[in-house]
Amino acid sequence: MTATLTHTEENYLKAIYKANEKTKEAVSTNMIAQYMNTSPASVTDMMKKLSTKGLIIYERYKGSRLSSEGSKSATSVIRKHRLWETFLVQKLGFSWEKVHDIAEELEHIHSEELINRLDDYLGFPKYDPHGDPIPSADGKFTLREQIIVSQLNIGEVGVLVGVKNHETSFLDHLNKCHISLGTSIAILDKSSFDKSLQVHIDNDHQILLTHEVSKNLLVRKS
Amino acid sequence: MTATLTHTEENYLKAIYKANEKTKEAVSTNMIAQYMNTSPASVTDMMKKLSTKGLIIYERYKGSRLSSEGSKSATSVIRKHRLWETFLVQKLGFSWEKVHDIAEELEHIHSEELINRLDDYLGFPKYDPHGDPIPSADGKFTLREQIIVSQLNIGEVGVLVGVKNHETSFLDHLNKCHISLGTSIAILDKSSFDKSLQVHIDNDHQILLTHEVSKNLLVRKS
DNA sequence: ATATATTTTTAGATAAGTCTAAATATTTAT
DNA sequence: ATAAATATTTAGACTTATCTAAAAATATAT
Repeated sequence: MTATLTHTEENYLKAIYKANEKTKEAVSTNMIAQYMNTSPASVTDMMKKLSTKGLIIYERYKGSRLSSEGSKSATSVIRKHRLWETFLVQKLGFSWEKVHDIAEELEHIHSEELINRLDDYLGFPKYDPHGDPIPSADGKFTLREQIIVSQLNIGEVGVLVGVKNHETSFLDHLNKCHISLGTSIAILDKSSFDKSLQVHIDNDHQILLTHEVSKNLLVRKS
Repeated sequence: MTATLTHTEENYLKAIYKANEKTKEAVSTNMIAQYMNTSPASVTDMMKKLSTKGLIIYERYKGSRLSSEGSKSATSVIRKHRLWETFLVQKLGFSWEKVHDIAEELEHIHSEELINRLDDYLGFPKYDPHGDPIPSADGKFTLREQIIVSQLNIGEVGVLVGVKNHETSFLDHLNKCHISLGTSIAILDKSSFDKSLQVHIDNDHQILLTHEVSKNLLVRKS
């Protein structure tokens, strides 16, 4: 058991894992196709294969969900991705908007000893450079109290603990606004018209956050 | 140009590079098949492909050699392999006999920025944990005076600077003999019958090195 | 120099992952 | 409840990298 999977198989499992995080239900073929940026027909082919291997539970026209073994594999890939991202930022000095694509490759290096030694080397971090929780060697996530910044009321203050979008363009935008993990965000005003937020950043400067931006910002109330 | 190559293409280029290091001539299809542990027929197919891409010069029945672009790619893969091995040993505490297979995977991660930052992080090492020279970012190797230990005369002393075999079983054997990079080896006697060497290790203990072992030990005369 | 052995290439198949177009199932709307 | 819209699967084809078996070229030995 725990046979070696191809990069593609691992990517499909990861996609199902992430899609299921949102919907909490069996994931549709179309949704997986979107995540994988491929055609629904290709997804169907792969679902049959992963199903035969016992990694997912798949029913024609009903969607797919991870088996416990598939879930273990997906979690392992996510662990590798997040530990490598942490390494790239903390040790090699990359900035957070440049590490995603490199980690997409590194997450498929198979050695468990490697990733466990890396974990140790980094001091067993609980969160990666985007604030996502890093599963431990036994697959456990460390969760925390967090809300989307727009859920704060006027007058309340939050500290940025994570971002829901990892695209370079989004993170570059945050860099321009001097927003990074640990930044404090105080709500000055909320527009009910366009859902934008007028905020005070680090008690230093005022800016407007569009809904497109704010919906991707996770904060801890402070 | 400098299009992204598949793992397999990179491995073929590396095989041709290494085979050519020995023969200095065009490399035969059979020899590449041995290096790649595959069939000559598969090699022929790949030679046509690499030739079309301008990475090798291939003539039917005459063998293959790297073009300057192919040589650049091969050197880049070797650089990655050796830097990752250095990282695994120096930073993650792996011992030298366990790093080869992991580095075989890591060498195919494509980011040049990654490998250059890693190089910097490691302090621009000139040699890897097996004593092989690490090409710099511009492809230059740092060579050094070295001979095979059996070329020393009785009474002479050498310091181990490299090994020509990276197999776990060979390196494990050296570990048992307490031989590692930097170990001093003094020649006490040489058998002309089986080419074995009686040696003194680190002025500490005497052992017999079979030809099978000694032909893989590179030393600097001291 | 000619037969034999060796090396290399060609021919035809297979498996993984992908595609488009067509067929089928399910959902939604009236 | 039936038609229309949407989602999913099937069918058939393509690419990459591999294989075995057979054919062709080259090298070797007497």
